[in-house]
Amino acid sequence: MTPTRPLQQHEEIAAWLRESIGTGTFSPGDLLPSEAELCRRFGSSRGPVRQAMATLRAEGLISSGRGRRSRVLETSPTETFEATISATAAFRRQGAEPGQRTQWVARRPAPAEVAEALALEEGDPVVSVHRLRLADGAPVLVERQNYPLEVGRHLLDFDTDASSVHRHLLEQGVDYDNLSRAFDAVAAAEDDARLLHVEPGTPLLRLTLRAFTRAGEPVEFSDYRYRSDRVSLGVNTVRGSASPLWLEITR
Amino acid sequence: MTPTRPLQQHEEIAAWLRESIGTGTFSPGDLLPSEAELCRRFGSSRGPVRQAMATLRAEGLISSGRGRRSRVLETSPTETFEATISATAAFRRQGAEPGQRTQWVARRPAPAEVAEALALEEGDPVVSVHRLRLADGAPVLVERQNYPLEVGRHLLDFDTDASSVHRHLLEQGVDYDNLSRAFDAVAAAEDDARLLHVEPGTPLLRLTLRAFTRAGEPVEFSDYRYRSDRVSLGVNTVRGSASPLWLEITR
DNA sequence: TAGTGGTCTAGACCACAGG
DNA sequence: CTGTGGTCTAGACCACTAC
Repeated sequence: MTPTRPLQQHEEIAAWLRESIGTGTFSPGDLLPSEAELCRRFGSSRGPVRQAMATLRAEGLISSGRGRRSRVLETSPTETFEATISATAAFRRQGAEPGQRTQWVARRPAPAEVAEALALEEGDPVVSVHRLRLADGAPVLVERQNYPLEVGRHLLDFDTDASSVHRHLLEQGVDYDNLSRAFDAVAAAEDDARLLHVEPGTPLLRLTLRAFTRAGEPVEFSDYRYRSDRVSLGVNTVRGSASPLWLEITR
Repeated sequence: MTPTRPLQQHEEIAAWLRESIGTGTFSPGDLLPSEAELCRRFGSSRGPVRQAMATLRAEGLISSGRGRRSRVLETSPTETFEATISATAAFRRQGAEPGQRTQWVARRPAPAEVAEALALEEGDPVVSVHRLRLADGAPVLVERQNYPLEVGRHLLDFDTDASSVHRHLLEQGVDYDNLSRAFDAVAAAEDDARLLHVEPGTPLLRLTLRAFTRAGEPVEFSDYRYRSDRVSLGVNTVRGSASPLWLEITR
């Protein structure tokens, strides 16, 4: 897999804290060691220690503040950047066996909505993947992913039933840099209902994903529909660390 | 209102950058000034400049990386911590006039689910608020908020039709420190449908909010149901900055 | 190769929480 | 009051990008 680069000091400290929280050395409600003590323990200056704490704060794992020790919060463990893109990775982290049944993979002319999201002309070629995703054999979500040809061509001779699409694309050097996700609710259509084993009309949680390169070029536009009785999706926010959440009124 | 404390240097830099991005001095796709130049411009060392950049990265506004200048992303503007709790504040930021029609405010014995979420015994007293929220006069969401008595008592003689509940609670010194939000989809029940002017059974986006103090005590457990044709909710994520997103498989 | 952001050090002062 | 985390300085070296 990816050749593991030696961890930076702040990453090492963050990993140690995460690990200690995960294994219960520090439980929700507990106070963490002071920064000074972490400095001693890792033989570092305050910089890396503070960077590690900032990371955990942004992940929603701890809360800090002037004059008080940092405290471990009671939260669902958050995902890495990679795992938030890849259902495969997220399922694995949850201890569930990911599965998939590809409905189709196609190179096709972009429908209007897809073209707009990918900054293409309507009818320009895109690669689309339509899959049912399972966790431990149970249907969880329906994926509809769309890629510009330049990106999606890596998928045309790829076995989408065998392995993670996102991992494959990352390995091919596709530059996933930033994502925007929008949530809404839709009624299950006939085909989704059949795949997910629910009644047509059942409310599904929909997540619309847009992914971009560092240069701002679109690399993916996808639609995920979850059975919300099978999976929970959420966000943690801690006062003082920036929130990536947005709300927009549709007019 | 809140007496405005003079901004810290890194806050001032962040504010300037946000402002410059907002007004189009730097547009999506543009490169920001280098850190060195920002240091000169603000007469500061790299610390505050880097902290400001980290903030904007966490908000999903910019993307940075070794060897390259930071670039402005094309994203929806994210909310402050306060605005993410308060629909009133979020609507105002969107330029919409917030409105509300209180259905009822009550001190009542906690139902089982509420008791569990607030770490109380079933039947312990809680204060509940049930409101329809409007943006520019149009129904957008139905709120069901529940507070432990110690917190909710501030609401019993408060006009929930006139002003923001969250602002009032913050002014009363309630310690909102960290939040966990979960998304799912539900069918509109009779009463919600009537309030929101939709057909019963229409899929609604539900957001379940849990808020805690610094000490980890629950201060709020609420249920928000959105007409997802009237409002979009979402999250931005940038590679390299920690993600507060989580996914959990329900067994 | 020059310029950039990522990492780290070793100090300092301050605001605040808690005894 | 002591100890804590928040802020800031003034350096340094490195990895990477773009040229």
